[in-house]
This record gives sequence, structure tokens and C-alpha cells, in this order.
Amino acid sequence: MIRHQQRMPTIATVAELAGVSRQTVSNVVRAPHRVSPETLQRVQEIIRQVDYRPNRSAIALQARRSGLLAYRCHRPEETENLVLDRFLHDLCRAADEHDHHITLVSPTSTDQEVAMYSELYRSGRVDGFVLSGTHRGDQRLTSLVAEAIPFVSFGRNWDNPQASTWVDVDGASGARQATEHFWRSGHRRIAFLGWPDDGAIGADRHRGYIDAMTQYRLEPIGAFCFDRLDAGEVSAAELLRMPEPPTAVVCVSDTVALGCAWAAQKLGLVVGAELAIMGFDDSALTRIARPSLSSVRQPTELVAQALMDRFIGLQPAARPTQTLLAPSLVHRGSS
Amino acid sequence: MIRHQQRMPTIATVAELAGVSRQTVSNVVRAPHRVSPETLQRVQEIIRQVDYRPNRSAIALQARRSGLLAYRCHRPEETENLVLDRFLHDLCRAADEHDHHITLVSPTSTDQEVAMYSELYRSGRVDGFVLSGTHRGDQRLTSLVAEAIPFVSFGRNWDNPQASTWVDVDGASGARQATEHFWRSGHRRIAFLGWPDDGAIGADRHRGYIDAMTQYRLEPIGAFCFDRLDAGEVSAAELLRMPEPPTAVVCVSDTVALGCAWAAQKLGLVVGAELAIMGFDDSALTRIARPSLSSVRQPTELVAQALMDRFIGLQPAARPTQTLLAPSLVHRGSS
DNA sequence: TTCGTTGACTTGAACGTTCAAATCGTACAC
DNA sequence: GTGTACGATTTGAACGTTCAAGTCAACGAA
Repeated sequence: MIRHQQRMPTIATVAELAGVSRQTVSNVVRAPHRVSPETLQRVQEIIRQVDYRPNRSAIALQARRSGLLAYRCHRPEETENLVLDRFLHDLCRAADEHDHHITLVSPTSTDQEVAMYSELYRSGRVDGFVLSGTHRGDQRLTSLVAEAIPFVSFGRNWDNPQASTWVDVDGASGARQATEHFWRSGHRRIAFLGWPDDGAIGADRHRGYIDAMTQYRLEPIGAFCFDRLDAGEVSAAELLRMPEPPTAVVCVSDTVALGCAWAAQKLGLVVGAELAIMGFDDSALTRIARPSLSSVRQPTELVAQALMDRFIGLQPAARPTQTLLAPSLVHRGSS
Repeated sequence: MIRHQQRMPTIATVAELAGVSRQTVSNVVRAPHRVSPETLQRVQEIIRQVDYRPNRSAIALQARRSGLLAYRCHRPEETENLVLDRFLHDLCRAADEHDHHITLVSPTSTDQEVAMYSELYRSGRVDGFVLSGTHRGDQRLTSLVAEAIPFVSFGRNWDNPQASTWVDVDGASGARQATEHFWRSGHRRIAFLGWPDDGAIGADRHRGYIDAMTQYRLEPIGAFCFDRLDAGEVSAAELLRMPEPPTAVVCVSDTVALGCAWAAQKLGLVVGAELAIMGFDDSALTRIARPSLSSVRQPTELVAQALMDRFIGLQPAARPTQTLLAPSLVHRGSS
């Protein structure tokens, strides 16, 4: 337990070896223009020789900034984490580019969650938080705003959009694009397989579908179920057994889309040729289906980059910013 | 960018309010037994009032220990991460219990990886590393050992087991248990669907199967393919088209197991009743199959806890420790 | 000459903690 | 009464960095 890091060269080591002061070494690293060319070169050579790296804890202490953002580690059972896996990876990369790092936290309950965040922030362990999977009535958003703890979220602040800084993907646009694509491919009976109205993500995607159908003066056909394979299969079967069944289905998630594909196959329909299916999220599930599922892809990389930019730019006094990014279609066998 | 954490109460604030010295406040927090009961209570009351939290950066600086471990964030495309998702979550929890945190890194290449680790360690940003997915000829293990950078790995050090501290799951035991289970259920033609010999994980699991078959004086039946659904399906089809096809298949992964289930269904076999299948890893894939797949479950929670214990106990001079944990069978519809 | 300006560099203090040593009673044994 | 041992508390220094305010010499303008 009483294990100490091996003694590393410090700024003082370098200063002594180079025959200059600590501050000059600091300048060589952080503001080279302030140092004369000869000194610069000499000090840089020493730095290279002893392989000096500025100590992050010391910097953090002095700057009152740790360079760390916390992100909640999702339980693998949660279905939502299919997109979030990719997002987490992109977030790491984006953090890297700003010389920041992501640390994980895994609160056991929602009550505990905000308390844990407060503790992490107040102890200076992290500079703030990246939330994801926001929803209506999300306690985390209100609490963090109230405690003036810096954070950004992947997912809008549904209850009070202006109150916090977020980046989200325009689900309505995704569903609209999918519907338009089917329309242009000649489909005229296009259905939507969605979630029960949640006033949030599901409703948003549904709205995009409705908008497009209205524009094309087509009759909406819808079925709604929870985000599970079997539920998707059952609901899709209902749609497909209608007197005039749809020839294309826009799905609210890859999960229900895969369920839909199963239902079609059970009814003897050839997915892709006889029934077109569009999933949502472009998760790993798309490759499990056969044929592979077309899907609406969320630009998680852009989301992550935007979130990091926004976080770095956060000012206590400034007004929060909101950003909506457009998703894009990924075409595969099912459409 | 020039954003500073809000001014928090420090140990000096508390000391002044309580009319004691800094050190006494420190003792109240970290070694209450050294403080008289009256002082203890008085100081604790002040701490509560101003909601004081010791600053982690200052502690890290003074202790030369950050309380941070780095773990590599896997790309979601990598198939291995099916188990590792769960592992990461368990690792966070285990770290929490030791008052540590996990921070993520996402190196772009293997060369860069060790350089990045060295940088992170030398700058004091992290105390060490948790590796996973070790393999034969793993550069990371040799480099980190050579540079005396503290780390533990989920996955043995295949090239030089004694050289580093690791925790691994006994894959041979898992395959043996699966085979034994089938034998006791009355199966006598039991096949193994594995990976091409890698001299590591795949070979280990295969060995367990061979051991059990030898013990029961049964003839081994094997097919080998890469860890992809389609590859698994093709290889499984070969097995099932043999003159005397197996009635049970032990699979090296859930991925090939799912492929195997597809092959069986294509041949009109009822999975579970006519063909028993055992997957490996108990990943999310098991629930996508129908019937759901039985699988060998790796005790990732124990692995994570053991790794944290080992890491905390690491001593520069001490001999590395090795730990092998037994997996267990999770029975579902396919067996 | 004198004075201000500039560039290169140094110095002391601060960030918030803990360690190691010192202080000061107070109690106990002899 | 003296020595000593102990418990409670304080003090100064250190961890490794950066900030703010210096020093010092060289230069050019008046």
C-alpha cells in the first residue's frame, strides 16, 4: 500500500543541469517565444536527456484544474449503450485533443449519482461532467445547474433547453431522411415502428416521420412497443399482417428493427427486396441481421468533439449553448 | 478557456474557523484517533458546515500518487469488447472501493500505445495501468516490465507468465465444464467449434475440451474458424453435415456459437432439443439467439476485484503474482 | 549624459495538502 | 523533586508547478 512513484526528474532538476532558473525551464515548455534561441536549445536538450515531463498533479494544484472530465460508465445490460460505446470512444479521442482525459464513475443509484458528482467536483478531482442519455425529468440536469457544477450533455435538456449546454442529434431529421429515402425509392406504404410516446427521443423521431409523410400526403401507419427484440417482433408482425401491409418500415432503434426483420422472415418476406427496413443508431446489431440492416447513424464523433469544445469554452457567467447535429443514412442490405 | 474552479474551502479555512492548526484538521479527516474527542467534534462540525473536501490534486502532489489507473478504451468494432464492456464496469466499481478511479486512454496504434503509457506514468497523471486482451508476443507487457511501470493485466502474460502480475480466467476449465455437462446430459457426440490455434486463449479453451473428451474416452470432433458470425455458421454447417453429426457443440465464443445456431436452424434442427450449444463469454449475444444461448461466464467482477487488490499491493521489489479464476456455466435455452 | 523601453532571465510566494520535528502540558514512576 | 513518557497540538518544510513582481544589461531617443 505504501508504494511511491519512482523519483522522476522535476523542473528543478532540469533547471540545475541547464544552469537556469525554474521559471526559464517552465517557459521553455509552455512559452518558448520568451526564451532566447540558445537557452531554448540548451534546455530542450537537457529535457530530452533526462526525459522530463511536467508533473500533472502539481500543474493541477496550481491551476486549480485537473484536466479530467467524468463520464458515467453504463451497465452493459442497458440497451442504450449500443450507441454510447462508440460515443465513449470518440469522447476519449476528443478529450485527448484538448489535453484532457475522461475518468469513469459508476454510481449505484440516481440519488447517489448527483452526490457523487458534487463530491468529485468539490474535491477538485474532475473539472466537470459529460452526461448522456438525458431524458424528461432528468434530476441530474437540474441538480448540476443548481449547484453550478460545470457539465455538458449528449442529449438535450428536455425540460429546460436553454438552461444547460448540450449537443444532440436531430432525431426528427433522421426519421425524415429515412422516410424520404423510402419515398424516393418508390415506396408508398411506409410505416413507423416506434416507442410509446416519451415526449423525448422517441417522440422526436416519430415527429420526423410524420412530417415527411404529411409532406408527401401519405397516410401514416404506426405501431409502438418497448425497446426489446421480442416486443419489436410482435409489433412488426401486427403491421405486416394488416390488409394492406407496409412495404417499408422506419424504426426508432436497431433493436426494434432487428425484431422487425425477424417478424418479416417468419412471414416469409424477403427483407430488402419485399420489405425495406431502416434501423436507428447504426449499432453493432446492424451486422447481426441478415441481410445487414440499413440504419440512421448518429455522428458520435462530431458530437464528442462539439461537447469537448463546448466544455472547454464554458464560462461561469456565459449563456449556455445548444447544438443540434444532423444524422445520416447508412445503406446496407435491408433497404 | 481561462476558467477557474470556484473557490472552495480549504484545510486552512476550516482550521481558522475551528481555531486549530491545519495539521489538526488533517488529523480529524485521516487519523481521528490522534485528536481529542472535543476537538474532533468541533472540527467535524465546521467541516460539515462549510462542506469541506480535501483537494485531490494537493494530496496527489504530496503523496506522489494520483489514485488514477489508466485503461485502454477499445474500439466498439473489436469483437473482444463484448466481455470487456462488463469488465470495464466491474473495474470501475472495484476501483471505487479502493478510492481509485479509472481513466480512459485511446491510443491510435500499438507503437504509440506504450509511449503514451510511459508519458502518462512519468507525468504522474496515473499510477499505473490495467491491460486486457493480452496475447502472445504482446509488446505492451514486455515494454512495461522493462520500463518498470506498474501494471496488472486481465489475461495472462503468455510469453513469460512469471514476469508480471495478472488475473485470468481458466478457459480450459470452462470448456471442460461445458463438455462434462453435455456428457452428463447423455450426449456422446460432442464437438468443439474453435479458433485457429493461437497458442493462447483459443488453444487454452480447446485443451479443456480435449481433456474432458479424453477422460470420457470419446472421439474429439473439431472445426476451427475466425471469430465471426458467418465464419462460425460455415464451419458449424460442415460439422452438422458429417455422416454422424454431433449432438452437442462446445463453442469457443458466443459469436461462433450464434453462427452455429444459425447453421443448425438452416438445416432444420431445433436448437436445444436436437442440437445443444454452449457459447463462451456470456455476452449480450446470448440473448439475441433464439432460443437464448447457454454460455460459459467469466467472473469479470471477481477478476476486476482481484486486479485492483493486486495493483494496490504491488511493490517494486516483490515478485509478481498470478491468479487463475474458474468460470461457470449459465444455462439457457440452447442446452 | 540621462532616462525610459525592451528582452532575457530570476526570485519569492502561492496552490492545498502531509510529513517530520518541535512544543507544551500532564501524569506517572522512582 | 526529578526524570520520562505520553498525548494533544503546532510549526516549518516539502511536494512540483506557475504567477507576479522583480533585476539587470543593452539599446535608442532626448
